Amino acid sequence: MAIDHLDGRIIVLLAEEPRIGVLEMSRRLGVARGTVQARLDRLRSNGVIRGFGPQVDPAALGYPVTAFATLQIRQGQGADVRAHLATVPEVLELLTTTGSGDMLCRLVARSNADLQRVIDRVVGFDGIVRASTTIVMETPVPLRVIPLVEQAAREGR
Amino acid sequence: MAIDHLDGRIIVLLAEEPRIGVLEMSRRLGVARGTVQARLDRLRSNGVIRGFGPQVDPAALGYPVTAFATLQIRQGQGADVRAHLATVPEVLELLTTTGSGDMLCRLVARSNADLQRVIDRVVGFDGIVRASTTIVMETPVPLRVIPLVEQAAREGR
DNA sequence: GAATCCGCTGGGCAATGTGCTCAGTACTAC
DNA sequence: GTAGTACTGAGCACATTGCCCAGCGGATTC
Repeated sequence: MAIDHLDGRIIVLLAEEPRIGVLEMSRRLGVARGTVQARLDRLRSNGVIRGFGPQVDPAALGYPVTAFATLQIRQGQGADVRAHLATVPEVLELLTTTGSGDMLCRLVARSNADLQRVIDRVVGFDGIVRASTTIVMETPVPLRVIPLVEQAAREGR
Repeated sequence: MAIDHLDGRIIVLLAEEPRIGVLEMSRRLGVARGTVQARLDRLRSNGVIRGFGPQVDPAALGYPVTAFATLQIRQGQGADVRAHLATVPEVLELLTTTGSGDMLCRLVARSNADLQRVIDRVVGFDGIVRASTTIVMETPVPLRVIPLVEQAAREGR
């Protein structure tokens, strides 16, 4: 759970050149191949590295519109709402937040017009009392973890 | 930009077993190795697959608290605020949304108490007028794209 | 102080996958 | 009918992987 400096460099290197391979990493980092392998295994079993899945860009898939919907849930209907939203492909993420029965929901759509269809499908469910939506215009900082990893590595020295 | 059924299966397979390799994929999909390779190249150059970076879990890194901050920005200070927030490691994502000068900001922290420090650092900047924060409690649907890919593949047939 | 554990090194091995090339074969478009 | 495109199946040299081992230093324990 504590991150080493070497661990940090491994993660950063892996983020910059995902197809790099253990051998090449060991060369660049100046350590033995087995060391890198062992560190990687540890990071994976620790859960720090969850996986290496492909990062898919919804925009390139034809879903250029992103929005966030704040949902107000009727008491006791939480589980049903979750199950409902899990079946909607355009729901990319669902979070429950502080506040009485609130959820935050990340959506994508093919266009602003299409967003209406998606929202209708999302809120067309009994347990949802109210929904308010904000559309994302720009993404100045796309989802990232590298700076956080570097900080954790620095502190974990 | 249009996704094929085969493309979809490639992405799904890659998401389920990221370390799988082209040869094994071609065997499972029942197509030639060159085909898979060509499809992958196309998906990458199309931008559909952005990369294969490691998926790091902030919680396992020691940052188990996630929060969203809605920031109200003073007119014309947008660029400065972005630059400021980009320097904060705990800022995992920054989005500009509809509404006058609003930004949405995804944060992590070591604890609820630590969140206060992070927020202070985030809002301790001239261009930010107001900030309201909601803490994430649960994640019923973690960030996902597979259902979307499958839908796109179905429609793109 | 001695014994022990642990992580790192550096090496060696067989097996496998990769990048690349090529010729042949559908299928579509013009 | 001809060109262009996509897929197949095969071959090749090369690099990488997964796995093993012996040795070595540092920290911990008794």
